[in-house]
Amino acid sequence: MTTANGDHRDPERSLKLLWDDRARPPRGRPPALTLDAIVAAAVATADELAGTEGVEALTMRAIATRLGVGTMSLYRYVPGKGELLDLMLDRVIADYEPDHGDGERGWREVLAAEADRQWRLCMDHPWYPFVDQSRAMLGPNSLQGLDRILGLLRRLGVDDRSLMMIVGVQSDYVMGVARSYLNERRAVERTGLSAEDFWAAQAPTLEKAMLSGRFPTMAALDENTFDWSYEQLFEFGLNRLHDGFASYFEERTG
Amino acid sequence: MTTANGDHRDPERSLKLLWDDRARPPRGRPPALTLDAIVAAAVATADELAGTEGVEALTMRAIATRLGVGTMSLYRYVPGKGELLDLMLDRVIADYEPDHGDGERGWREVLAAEADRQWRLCMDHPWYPFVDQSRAMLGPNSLQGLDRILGLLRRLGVDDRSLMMIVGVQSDYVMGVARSYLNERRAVERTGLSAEDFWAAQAPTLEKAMLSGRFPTMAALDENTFDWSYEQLFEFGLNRLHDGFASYFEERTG
DNA sequence: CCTACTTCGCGTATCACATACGCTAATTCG
DNA sequence: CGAATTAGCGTATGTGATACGCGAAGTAGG
Repeated sequence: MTTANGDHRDPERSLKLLWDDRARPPRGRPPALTLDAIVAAAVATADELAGTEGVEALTMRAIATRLGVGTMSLYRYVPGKGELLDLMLDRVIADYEPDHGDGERGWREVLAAEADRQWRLCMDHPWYPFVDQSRAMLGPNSLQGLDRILGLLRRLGVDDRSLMMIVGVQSDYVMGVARSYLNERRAVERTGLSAEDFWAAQAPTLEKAMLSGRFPTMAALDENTFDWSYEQLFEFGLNRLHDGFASYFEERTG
Repeated sequence: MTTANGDHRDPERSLKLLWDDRARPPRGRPPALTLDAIVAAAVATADELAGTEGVEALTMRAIATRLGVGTMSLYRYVPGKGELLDLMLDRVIADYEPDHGDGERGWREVLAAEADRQWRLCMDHPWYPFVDQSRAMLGPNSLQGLDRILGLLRRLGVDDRSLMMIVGVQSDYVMGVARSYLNERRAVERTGLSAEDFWAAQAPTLEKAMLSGRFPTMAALDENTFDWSYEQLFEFGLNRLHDGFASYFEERTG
């Protein structure tokens, strides 16, 4: 059925691969690969390709080639590309345990560490925030991380539901900015034009637009209105968000 | 070169299509279609398919079929799928002018109206937040919206750069939550399992995990920890963010 | 009205992918 | 060693995007 880009993932099968300890049967030809090796190769391949081409550049063939095996051999270990993506998600999280220190830190540091962890994850694995995570968050590694953060935040005395929403909100924020950034970076690679070059190339079109009088505010903006990096944007927004959490906590705990 | 999923978009050509008023040459066979009709058909098709299948279900063939023409006819009007996606982005924005009222509203209402606009856009066009917008924000319609918001916020007396970052942060936040939500909705459609069904199906695996002692906090969470909808999450996070903006404005303007 | 010219519609071909099927190879057990 | 079992993977199928080029449908001029 072709199933395309890894959509149509079967949660059941993914789960089984994620949690089950697979023992190899005593009979028959021994496997030349392991699931872990395949996942590792997939991650490595995606890391290389996604920065320039996007996730859709990750093909089963590319993974197989990297491993020196035939494409179809992969299907002995993984039901399909979608499940492989699920495995990649959980795998990659394991490498980024946040530095929550000795447990003495305040909520702000805990959340900042978590945000930083996710941000670095996205930067190092530029395909990560583009993969559907809707039902992939159940691997042992992701559960571990969630468990830790909630444990640390719970001391605040705020209800669990609020805490969970806070973690969710922050996560979606981080991924949102990361995606914008990565899209931008990718566009630079692809077109060979830096952001500056790009705007310069648009200059004629934009000049005309500005002179048209249809965009009075845009035409009057400060010189430095666009002088920021995505890292700065990320930090800025994260601080605002945390300030907002602070107000919320104050209200709730006095 | 196959170029796949609409990546590799050529900014030059997209721009030209976005801004240029195309006049039809006096000679030769008259076109049976218009660019606008194609974009409209593409949007309609995507709207139908993306809720269930995702953006990648939008194929040139599907668009052509809807229009009753051959697939290759589309390429007389559009250089490629990528450029068509750019056109779709700008097109769809035009329908969602935010209700900024009479210009008497405060910044909070202005930003909330903008967030609401983006949110509805994503809900109505479930492919929207999944399309790379890195360099597509230059259509006349998007420029218009940005111009308006900045115009309204500018009265705060905060520097333009901060305003731009605030708009950017909020936008990435909205898109981040929208994506999570849409991924979740899609997973429900695809698997036929509601979120509840899904977790129920995981119950055995999760039980075991919880009993393992590796996830002490998760095991002790309140019953209602997950009792929220994405709409609620969206509002919640937006309010926190705005509270954070408020602190920032206070600091800056006294 | 006919002809040369221009632009359009789109069939056909090519190439990339995911993946089903089934054959052959490699091992272990008896 | 032969039967049983499992792995590796070539080949075929179906779907996408899109290059190429031909024949059709109009127009300007005579």
